[in-house]
Amino acid sequence: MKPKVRTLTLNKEFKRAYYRGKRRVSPYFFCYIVKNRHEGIRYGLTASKKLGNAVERNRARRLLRTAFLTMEFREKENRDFVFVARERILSAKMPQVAKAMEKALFSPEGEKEAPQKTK
RNA sequence: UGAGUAAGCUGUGUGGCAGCGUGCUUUUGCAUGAGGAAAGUCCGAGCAUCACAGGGCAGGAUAGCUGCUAACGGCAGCCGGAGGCGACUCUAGGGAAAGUGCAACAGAAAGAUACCGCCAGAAUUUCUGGUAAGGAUGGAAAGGCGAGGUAAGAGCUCACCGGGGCAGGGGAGACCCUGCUGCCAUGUAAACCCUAUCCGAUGCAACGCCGACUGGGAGGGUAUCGUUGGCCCGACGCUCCCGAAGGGCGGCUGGAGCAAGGCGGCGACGUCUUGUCGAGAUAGAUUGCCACACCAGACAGAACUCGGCUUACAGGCUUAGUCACAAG
RNA sequence: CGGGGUGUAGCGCAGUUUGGUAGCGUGCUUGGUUCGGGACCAAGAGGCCGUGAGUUCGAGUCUCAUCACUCCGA
Repeated sequence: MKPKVRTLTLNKEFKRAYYRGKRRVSPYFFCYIVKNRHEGIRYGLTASKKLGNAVERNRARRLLRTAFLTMEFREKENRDFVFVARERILSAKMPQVAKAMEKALFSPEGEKEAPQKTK
C-alpha cells in the first residue's frame, strides 16, 4: 500500500537539503524539505553527539523513523526530507512526535522560507 | 539484636496486535535477535598484509617468590611491609659501598663539621685542644635506650632492641630461625641511571575476489567560473584529486565457545564425558499501543573475534567469617 | 580503528623541561591628576592550578586513574 521509501546516505544529499531546502521547526526536531527529480520519497535522519549517548541517539532516530513511516503521501511525490533531532525528543512519547510531524509536514501552505538564522 | 568485613548472583517478567534486521521456506509463515559492563580503548593474543640471514644499538614496557595461562602489565597461593580489637584490607615491593644530580627555608653543620654548652690548658676575656651527653633548627643530626666508664665524653665496654657480614639449619623459592662477629657512609631511582626479562611494523576502512584503459570515476570544490536557461533545480564543461577511493561479494561468526556432571589441585586452573548452537547490521536492526504482576525498573546499545584491567550502576537476593550486648 | 594536544585570576596566556616564592597583559577596586571624563601615575583585591588517589619532608610541576574540550590519520 505504501510506496517503498528510500533513505539518504551521501553527504552530498544532506548538504543539498541544508542549502536548498525549506526549513520547518518543531520542539522535537528540525526538518529540511527539498524537491528531487524522479527519486520518490526519501528521508535522512541525524542525531548529533550533543544529543546524548548512543542509547539516546538511537531512540531519537527510532522515534523519527517510526513517525515518518506512518505518514501518508500522495502517489507521485518527489521529495527529500532530512530530520535533525533536538534534545526535547528524548522526553517525548510516540503520539506527540507523530502529531508534531504531521503538523510540520502538511500544515499551512504559508510555509516559511528558512527562517531567520540567529547569526 | 546491633555494628562491621568479604565473596557471588540478578539486572523487570508474561501475553496480545502492528512494525524492523537476519536465516529458512517461499508469498504465506516459522525460527531467532545486545551487555555485565556491549563503554573507556589501558594491556595481552588470534587473524591478515608488508618486511625479515644472524646479531647489536636506540626506544618502550614490566619489577618480591612460586605457579596458572595461547599470552599478559592479568589471576591464584605464599613471603616481606602498613592499617584494623577482629573478620579482613592495602601494598610500582630489584639496585643508593657502579657513577652523576638534587635536598628550598631554617640550622654551626645535610655525611661532613663545633653555634651555645661541657671539660682541660694557656690566659683574664679571649685563644688552643678534646667532646655528639644536653640545647636549638629541620622531614631527616653521628644506630635507640639503660648501666658501667671518663677530666668531660664517645659502641670505649656490657644487657636488650635494630642494622650489616659470616656460618649452620629449614623451605621449590621469596624468605624464616639459631649462633658468632661487631657497628662508616641520611633521603630521593613515580631524578638521570644500572641490572634482569619481554617487544618487527600496521591494523577488518587489514586483506582477497568481481567489474574498468577506445580511458574511467556513482570522489571533492564551485550557494561567488562558463554553456544551456527569464529564475530555481538539474545536466554538461571547468578545476582539484584518485590509480580502484565508489559499488557488490567474501573476511563475518562454530569459538583458547557455552551448560551440566565426574576427577586432579589449597587455589588460579587443568582434564574427561554428555548435551548444545545463542545477533551479524552497513547511516547501521529490539519499537509503538494495550492488559496483568511486583513499593516502579539504574548504568547503558554489538560493528573482525577472544582473555583481562579500569570506570558507571536503581533495586533485589544468597553465602561465609568477625566484634559487642543479652539469654541458654 | 589508531595517534596527539589543552585545562592556572572575570578574559587571553606564562610558569611544568631541572619539584620548594604562582606571575604577565587586560579588566575590577581605591587614591592622585582634570572644571568633569578619557588617557596617565600610585596602591590594592581577586587562584583549594579540571577532579580523585599515590610517590616525596614538600606536587601547578613526577606517576596512575578519571572528566571535559579540541586536533590529526585511515
